[in-house]
Amino acid sequence: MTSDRLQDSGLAREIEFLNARARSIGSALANELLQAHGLRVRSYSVLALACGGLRPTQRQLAEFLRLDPSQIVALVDELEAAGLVRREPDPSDRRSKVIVATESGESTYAQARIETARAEDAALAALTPAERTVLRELMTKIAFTPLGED
Amino acid sequence: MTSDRLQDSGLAREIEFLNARARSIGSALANELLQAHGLRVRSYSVLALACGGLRPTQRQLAEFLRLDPSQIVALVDELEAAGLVRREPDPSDRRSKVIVATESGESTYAQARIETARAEDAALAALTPAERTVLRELMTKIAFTPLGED
DNA sequence: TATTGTTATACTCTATAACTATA
DNA sequence: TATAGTTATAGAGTATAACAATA
Repeated sequence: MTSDRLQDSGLAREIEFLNARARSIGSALANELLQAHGLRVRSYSVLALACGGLRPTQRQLAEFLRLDPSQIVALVDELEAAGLVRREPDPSDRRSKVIVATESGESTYAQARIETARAEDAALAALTPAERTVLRELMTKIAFTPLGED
Repeated sequence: MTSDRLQDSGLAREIEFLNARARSIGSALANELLQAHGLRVRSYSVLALACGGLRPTQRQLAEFLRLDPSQIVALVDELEAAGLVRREPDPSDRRSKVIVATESGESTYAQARIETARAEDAALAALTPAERTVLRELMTKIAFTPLGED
């Protein structure tokens, strides 16, 4: 790579930069592999949480995915139009709607999951299995770090 | 957090998701702190590479930051209009332009660097110094993993 | 009063293609 | 023929505010 020498910059030691670059690589690949199933990274994430009986409300999806509630509306609309999820009334709060995967949604998710596993494997090719485990643990900690007002 | 139970989902174990969430937290904070200097994460990154005598071409910036060359044009335009960088002719190739920070740019970068260090410290609050070192090493590996055609 | 989902709007970021000047 | 920078355009992602129904 002709830009290799830029790794001598201070920027190359900033986590924020490394994270942005890793995510650019990872999401480009994941989006490419997911498009065979009519999904992108964000819609896949919503679908994944709608599967397995978790029954999240839209508000919980927004918080967990760090997306604005209005974005969840659009993503659920899209998945619902494709017949992959349903909005169900929340018995405990009539304001809320619970998002549930249809049979087709569960099946699509199962297939798409294979693609994201492939993408992850490619993105982490430079790491040993032990290193991958460590990375996952550290990333989990920072992904769920409360930031003062969070 | 009312969505905590969604950590039981398979999604919560996917690196791509953890990365997206960590980056959302990190870049929101970094953008907030950088705005006092008239910068955002992307313009800061270009400025950082223009500092310290690295003399990157626009093409090298594009490759290193994984941005399209046309995006570099806009970012350099913006930094140039603010008097923070200059385009200089590349003696070895008249097609290329070398991006160099002005004195004002070096000074702005030095101040902005303090903010990104604060943002990083907040984002990594849950990790020990040793864990931060490990994370940086692992992230460096995956951020510079060649992906087949890359 | 506060919260859930919704609509609307604007802005930032990303992706592509085509053009020019140089190599 | 290929590459560096540029322009243009469209689409995806992000951020904010306001509203109706419900708590």
